[in-house]
Amino acid sequence: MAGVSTATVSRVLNEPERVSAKTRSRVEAAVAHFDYTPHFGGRALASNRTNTVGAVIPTMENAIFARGLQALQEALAEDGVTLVVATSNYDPEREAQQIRALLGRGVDGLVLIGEARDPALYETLERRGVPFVLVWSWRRDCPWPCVGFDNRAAARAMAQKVLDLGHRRIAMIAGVTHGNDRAVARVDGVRDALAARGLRLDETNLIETPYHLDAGENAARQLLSVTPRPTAIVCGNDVLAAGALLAIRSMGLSAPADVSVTGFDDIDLAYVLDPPLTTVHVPHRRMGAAAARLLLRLRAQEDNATSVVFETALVERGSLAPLGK
Amino acid sequence: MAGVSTATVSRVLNEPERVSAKTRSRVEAAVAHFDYTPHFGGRALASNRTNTVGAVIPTMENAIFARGLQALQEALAEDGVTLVVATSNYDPEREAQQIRALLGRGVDGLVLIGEARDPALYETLERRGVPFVLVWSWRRDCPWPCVGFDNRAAARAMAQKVLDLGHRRIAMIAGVTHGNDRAVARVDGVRDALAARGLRLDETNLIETPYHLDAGENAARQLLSVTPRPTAIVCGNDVLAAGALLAIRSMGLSAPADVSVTGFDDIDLAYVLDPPLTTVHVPHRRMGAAAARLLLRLRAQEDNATSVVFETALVERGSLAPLGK
DNA sequence: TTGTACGCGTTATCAG
DNA sequence: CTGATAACGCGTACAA
Repeated sequence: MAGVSTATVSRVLNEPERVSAKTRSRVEAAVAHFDYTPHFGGRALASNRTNTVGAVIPTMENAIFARGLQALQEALAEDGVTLVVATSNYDPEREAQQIRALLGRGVDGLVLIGEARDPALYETLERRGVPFVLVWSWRRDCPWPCVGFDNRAAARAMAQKVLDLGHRRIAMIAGVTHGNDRAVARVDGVRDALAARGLRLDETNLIETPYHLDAGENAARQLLSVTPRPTAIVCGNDVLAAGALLAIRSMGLSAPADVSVTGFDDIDLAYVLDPPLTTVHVPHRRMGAAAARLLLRLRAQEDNATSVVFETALVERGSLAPLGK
Repeated sequence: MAGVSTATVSRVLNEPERVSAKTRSRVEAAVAHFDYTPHFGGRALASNRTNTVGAVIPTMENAIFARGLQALQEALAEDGVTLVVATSNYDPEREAQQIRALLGRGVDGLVLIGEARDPALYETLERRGVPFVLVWSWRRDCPWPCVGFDNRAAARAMAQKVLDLGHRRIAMIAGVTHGNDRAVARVDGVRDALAARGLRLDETNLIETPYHLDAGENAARQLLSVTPRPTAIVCGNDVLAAGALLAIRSMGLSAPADVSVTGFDDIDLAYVLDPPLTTVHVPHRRMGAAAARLLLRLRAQEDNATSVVFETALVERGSLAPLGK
């Protein structure tokens, strides 16, 4: 309708500077008039690129992933890349399925949470030449590009802080460790700190449970029902800690007077709780944005594409107090 | 490699029952061996379907959308449909862009939040024949298929409750109403209830602000700095209410003794606050699942595809108390 | 600067 | 039940 060939239309859409201003405006007018949108499938078929990257996260119901995704998506959008999100519900099997589904959709990049997964999956990714970035985890010598932080060190620092305040009967509510290297690292970090003082985390003072409010509440109730009860509960994330505070309140106890509580993540929730939560601040948004940049670099085969490690910070609020205060 | 034509491979993948067991297993073996995945673009081009539906939400950082999406995605996945999510950041202009982007990707269905948008957009959708469902809003006579609840009636009921408890100096912290029919309806509902008692919401006791914790905190501080100060603050959602509680605490006041606060949505946050939030319970997950079912029906051209309205419930907790208690 | 012509991987039609 | 073949809409050498 603009009196030009399809090739010219294609150029107007993809490399407008290579078309004369006159023809370009004619084409643009026609595009606007007919409300034309290029066909994604045709485009993908011809160019073998989709301008799409996929992300597989455990669940959107956890604020940390929601925030990270939001930042990831915003950063990708700046380069005209669309994000497709899938969820695994913390199930490694399901995660593998979702990764395959995204590959089938021709994503030209993947963002995955953590490092723990079947080696065969990594092989598939490399064989297909699909660039990917691991987020949320970081350790020295990780063989894949990752954007994260040292979960173990952060948890260790938190436990050390608790110990420094005089606590000795310390319990932990951890996330489910199966297939979740962050949850494992956080338990290990706490163990490190305790071991340095000759203490350990045994069956009675470590509970592993899904990252849900009521799960945290139940776990805390169980931990606090032994005698003598722990004086501090270290939690695998803020949601579990919020649950622990609920349990403490409902048992007629008080935090931090009777029991101190610590969290991990520093989501908004931590700040509005009463007492506000002492927790580990994690820069979720910045990680999401950094993951986007790294992935775009990998995709463009740039050689300055390298892993990024973020620092975490211990945020001291009211839920953790010296023993016997 | 299986010694068959591409047509047969296609059949094995899409209508396995139309292929003899023998050939089928040969093909399946080859598929497994080469870890073959059909090319999404080619498929979309040839079949003109993508088995993809798109959703445009304001932001993933609000737990209500995250929960709704999660449920939507799970329900769609049961029918082999993938969900692609885009965010508008509460900007109508950006929402329109995102909708066009999703149409360009050939989504064969759309889930949109609320009803307020440019009529031209609705025309585009109808012209293209892309089925869509509006979620989160519902009103009698809505011309489009929707899955939601009556925001206005729910807000009215909440305000009535506040009035019934003796409050007369009532303020409201609302979400930004521009392009957000839910925010508008909630303000209208509160106005309805006040008007029925001869009261009104004027400039000094209504603040419109983004749905963020600190925005709610600032708004509450402002509302509470007039004399005489309001005895109750009705909030447009739970996040704003949490912010209001922070302000109250930081001003040396106490809720609900000095000021009552109410929320809207009933996210987990509402339950862990101290005092726990009196709020409007909204079945976000069920709405998401219902939206998925309705959209799948529309897509299949089933004629029993009709709007769904959900009931909300007033959840009484500690943040709202009788005046002068 | 613009047009021609081919091929991308799949599905659908038709014939065998 | 299976194979040959023609679209599907676009990007991109190459030619003009």
